Amino acid sequence: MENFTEKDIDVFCRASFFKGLSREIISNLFVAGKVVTFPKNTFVSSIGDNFGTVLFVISGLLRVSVGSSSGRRITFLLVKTAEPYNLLGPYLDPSRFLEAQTLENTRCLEITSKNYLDFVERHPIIIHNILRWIGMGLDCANSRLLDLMEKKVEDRILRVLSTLHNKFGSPLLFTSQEISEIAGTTPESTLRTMGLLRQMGIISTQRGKIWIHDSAALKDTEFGRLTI
Amino acid sequence: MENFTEKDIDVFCRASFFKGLSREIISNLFVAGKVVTFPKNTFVSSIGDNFGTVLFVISGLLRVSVGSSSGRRITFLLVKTAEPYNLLGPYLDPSRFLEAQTLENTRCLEITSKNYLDFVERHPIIIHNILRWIGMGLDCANSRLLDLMEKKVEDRILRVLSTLHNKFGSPLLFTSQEISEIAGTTPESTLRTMGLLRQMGIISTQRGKIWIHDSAALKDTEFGRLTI
DNA sequence: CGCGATGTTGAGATGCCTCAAATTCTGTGG
DNA sequence: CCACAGAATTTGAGGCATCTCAACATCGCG
Repeated sequence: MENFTEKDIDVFCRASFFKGLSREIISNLFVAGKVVTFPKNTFVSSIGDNFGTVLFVISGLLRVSVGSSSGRRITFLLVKTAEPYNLLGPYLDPSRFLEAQTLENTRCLEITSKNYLDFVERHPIIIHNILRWIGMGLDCANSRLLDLMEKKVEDRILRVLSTLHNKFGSPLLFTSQEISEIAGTTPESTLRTMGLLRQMGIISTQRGKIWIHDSAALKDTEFGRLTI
Repeated sequence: MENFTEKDIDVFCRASFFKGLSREIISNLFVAGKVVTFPKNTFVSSIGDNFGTVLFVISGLLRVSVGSSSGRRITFLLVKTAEPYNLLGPYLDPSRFLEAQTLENTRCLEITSKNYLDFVERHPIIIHNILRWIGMGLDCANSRLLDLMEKKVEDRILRVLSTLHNKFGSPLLFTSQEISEIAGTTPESTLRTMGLLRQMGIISTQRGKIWIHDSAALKDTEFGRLTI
């Protein structure tokens, strides 16, 4: 069985999700769960497997998506260090339709449904963090709806690049495939747009890598914040 | 100042949102708030007004939407009797971008941010209801993203009609304008599709009214549940 | 009765997907 | 170290779904 270090706790303490929580509470969270490592490209949960466990990524990256009947995949969420996955799972009918896959080797803190419910009961302060997080997720989903309904592909790709830049810095380690699954378009359209941006000197690219030079040029014009 | 009746409480007791809560708790909720009536077409909250109040619709109907710069409007949510609006508002940075408007004369139970937070603290059991509701909202938003990304307009309109039928029965009292603002399309496309459905005998229409005869024909094929 | 909102239908414009072919990169195994 | 397979990128051309615009019919309300 793997173990966690004080350093892992430090990282969580500084993270946005855990804002306002004491170090003691966060330690207790680690105690309530166990650390698991998934190799790259593992499916952490699949559709219909009644996944009720809550995960916190310690290192690595998790992609939450859904594969549709037409063979297309849509990415809802990218979960990075110190971010939670399936926060609401233990409270919901577990027949949800998302799947989660690791994009790198990923260490997670895994907490069973029961332990999670107990933990929340014993530390109700964390409810504020949960509700804040979910609220942001909801706003993000609504923003994406707005974008899909009324923005053109180029604008959406711009937004996605800007958002990913905020979250992951530069360079971005994503292929056009992955960008397009977030923006809701095809790899071809993504590459065409990125070609233009390259000509304008706003970004430069290499296979699987995107450097953003002029992040201001990607800035969103409309209200509504994406999180991804 | 308006008042509530035992009958109002009864209605809430039977509603989906309040499942598992005792009559006493629901009574307390009424005591913590006050009853307000808004005339038809009133803006209950507008963009940028830092609306932190929580509402429960007692009778009438609320439309939660956002108007974009291009003059188009997109409907996120329809709130009917015994459903909540702005459940997360008191927990979030209040600069959200939604607006809520009454579609009929609407009586609401209005609870200030402070009273709401107190109430949740004193009756933590309601947290389960809140999380369940928000979770469904999140799943619904994700389903709509999926639909927008890969379904054609006709399918989306079908889905919207089916969903509205589940929620409001028949006939539906909506114009093509309102349907299109939910489905993410134009009134023209909506009317063309409804014209086809009419020819097939699945629905019949009158100005502002839609009767659904064959609800099975509208049934969704894919996973993922809409709520609206 | 007339005005504004809604419904109806058509034709044209267009953004984007789809398909296809060629090129470049990366990692793997001989 | 090289050859090769597979994946990612690049670019072009064609087609299609849907929006847009426009004209007209209809309904309901004051």
